[in-house]
Amino acid sequence: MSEAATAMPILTDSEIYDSIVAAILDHRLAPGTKLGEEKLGRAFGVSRTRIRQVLVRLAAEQIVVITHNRGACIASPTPQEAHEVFSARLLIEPPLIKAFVSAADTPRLHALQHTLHQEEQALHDGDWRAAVRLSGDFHLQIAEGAHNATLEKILRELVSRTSLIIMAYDTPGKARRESHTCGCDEHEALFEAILARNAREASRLMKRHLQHLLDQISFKAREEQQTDLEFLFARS
Amino acid sequence: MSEAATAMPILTDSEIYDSIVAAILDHRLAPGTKLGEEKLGRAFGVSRTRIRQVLVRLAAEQIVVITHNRGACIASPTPQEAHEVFSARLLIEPPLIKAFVSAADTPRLHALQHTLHQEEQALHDGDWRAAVRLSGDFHLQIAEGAHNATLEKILRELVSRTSLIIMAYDTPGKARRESHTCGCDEHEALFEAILARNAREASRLMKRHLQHLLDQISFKAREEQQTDLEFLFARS
DNA sequence: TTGCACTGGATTGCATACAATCGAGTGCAT
DNA sequence: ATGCACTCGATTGTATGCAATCCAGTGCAA
Repeated sequence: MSEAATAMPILTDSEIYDSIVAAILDHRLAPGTKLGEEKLGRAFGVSRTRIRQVLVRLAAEQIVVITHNRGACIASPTPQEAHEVFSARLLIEPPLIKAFVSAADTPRLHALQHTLHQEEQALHDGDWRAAVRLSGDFHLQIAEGAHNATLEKILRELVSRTSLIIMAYDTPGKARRESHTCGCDEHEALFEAILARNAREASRLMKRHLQHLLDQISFKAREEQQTDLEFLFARS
Repeated sequence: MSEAATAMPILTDSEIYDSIVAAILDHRLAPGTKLGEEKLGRAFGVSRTRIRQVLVRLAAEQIVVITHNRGACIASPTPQEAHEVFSARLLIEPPLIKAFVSAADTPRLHALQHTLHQEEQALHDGDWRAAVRLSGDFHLQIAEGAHNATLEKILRELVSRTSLIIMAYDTPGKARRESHTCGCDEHEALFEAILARNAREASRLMKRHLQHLLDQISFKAREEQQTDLEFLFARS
């Protein structure tokens, strides 16, 4: 809360923006969280004016929702939105990985491999937050290597929103170890296909991977709450 | 300049945003145009504070560029960006029109047909601005009918940027009547395919249409200026 | 004429002040 | 006890003011 109020000389708007997005990618900032302007201002050591601009930008990217006279909250994607985000990713990422396969040079491949290893390591260490973040990085690095800044930016937004979706609808507790956090296997398979310069296979695997991610999300999380309410109604 | 300074009681941020975007879609606001805060504030009858928020949003959508201590200008897409925008549209719009073919109900088809007729009429009347705007509307209506708000928003941004690209790189003067403004024929063909519920054909035609749009853009516009400079250098 | 330092006006960056709005909590009436 | 009107603290919306920055135009020197 009073995270960085001291001894941080100057903080650019983008840095504030990045901090907030990073917190979301880390699953440290959950959907629905209130983002009070003054509170954030204190956290970053700047005034409301600048916070507000960052919030407006985040709202434009549908990462937060600003309600008139009621301020900003982290967006809570509806199941409908979740499906939209995934169908957008299904459209965009397979071609992106194809472009990556064609264009990626050796250092980029090494960087990707490094991320993959870090992800495995994080998972092995049980560092769940790092694993989630690195999993997103894996996808973003592929987008970076495709040399299309426009699509890359679009995917950035979609990945952030995916993070919110997972927070909102992940199957709670239970089989977390063998669920999406360990799409690591699939990331590994993707990397193999990339190394082999097999664009078609990489594209196919990407589709499957995203489909699996979507399948692992249970929209019952909210529905359960609804049924709970129904129970209450029935009893009263 | 002093457009609406009087007698406009209250103007919401979205309305200001919409006005500016509309001006771009109309080709009334060219790439590179300076957007002074106070000047805009006077035009809309509000203070810089609110203008600034709108500009931040437009910047997030890459429609304007904000340079530190130098304010906001309408973005001037580079040829690279232009290619990116078109490859993004080529990715997104064919599936979108397929979804439209599956999902569109009668009123929506009528609305689309109405837009098409208006476009033809505007072209016939020589109302060039209306024709350009309606041409964009045609694409956006298809996106609306595909029931994916996320992709629709993405396409909105891409269409705005396409408008800037055309302004920046359109083959000047000359064969304007038979160029993109009269992609009307192609829009008509698209509409036919939609009416026939022929999703595959519609998708194919959409790809061709976008490809034609891209082909009609001449990136020589800027290059000519450069060669002009080279001539000057050679002579001096 | 060309190059460079400087200055004044204009514009932006940012914080703050004030008005408007919300909603949790209180108290009263039923 | 329940419902309802009201008030007050907290938070947001918006305008304004001031400092920082830029840049066009001027003048001076080479």
